[in-house]
Amino acid sequence: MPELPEVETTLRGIEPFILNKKISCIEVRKSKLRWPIPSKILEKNLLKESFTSIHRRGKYLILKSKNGYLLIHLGMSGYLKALDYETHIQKHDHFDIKFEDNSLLRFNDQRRFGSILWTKSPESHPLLINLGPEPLGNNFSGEYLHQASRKRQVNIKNFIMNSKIVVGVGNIYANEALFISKIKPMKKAGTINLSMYQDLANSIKTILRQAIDDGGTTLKDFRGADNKPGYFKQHLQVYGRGGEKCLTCKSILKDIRLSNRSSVYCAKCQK
DNA sequence: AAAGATGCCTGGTAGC
DNA sequence: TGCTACCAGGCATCTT
Repeated sequence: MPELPEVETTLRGIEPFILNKKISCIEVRKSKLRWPIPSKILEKNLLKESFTSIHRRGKYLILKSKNGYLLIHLGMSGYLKALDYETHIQKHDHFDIKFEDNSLLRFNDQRRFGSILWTKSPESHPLLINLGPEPLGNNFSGEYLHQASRKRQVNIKNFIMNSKIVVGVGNIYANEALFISKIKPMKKAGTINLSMYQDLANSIKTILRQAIDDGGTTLKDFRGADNKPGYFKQHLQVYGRGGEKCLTCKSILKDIRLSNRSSVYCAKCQK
């Protein structure tokens, strides 16, 4: 499941290959993603135009063109490939944008939870307008989390996974960040003090930056046949390790479910 | 009204 | 071999 670091890696990977190239063809092989791909609108607005810049907001990629913006969300299993030439279609290759030089941007999504949308103004788009701050931005801090969590009954793990609070913290990094900052995932958000929130905010920033840095290694070969940026499972200390030993204290890691999401933690290290 | 809980979408995989 | 259960992110919808 692409998390924020994978989306950022994807952005950096495709950026050199898609900007300022005239779009010659849009091909939709499977329209039915989370929402239908608006094929007609894309053709009307993008053909003969080009992307002039690309940004990320949370896990959304925003590709700017003269007439508006293409919004791409990778969902759980989506990825983008920048291809030199038209290559044969692989399973779940649902969508192509072809450029005049015969290069391609291709979207593959096995589970089809991703989305390809069009908007004239991303800042007022319903999917983006209520998003919280970027975790790597200056508006995200321990002070912010502390202030936003007062009187909240929800557990801290769901709190930081709530995109209205902060974007881009998925299940993997929520588990990891709580372990690093020694906070139990089920602790109520409203009961956590400022100092703990400062630790937590720092942990989130550190782990996301680290994953983005690691993703950089996949970038040099981004253009090619199989360019799924790898998922950065290299430093995971708790996610997927339920029943195994805590790397700090050797006690057995617990694996519980919070709001139907697996949550792994160390009962001894996390308070 | 705002916060929290639940359901849904899909397809690969594990278990039997 | 075929089936059922499970899992994942995040939005929609329901309940409190």
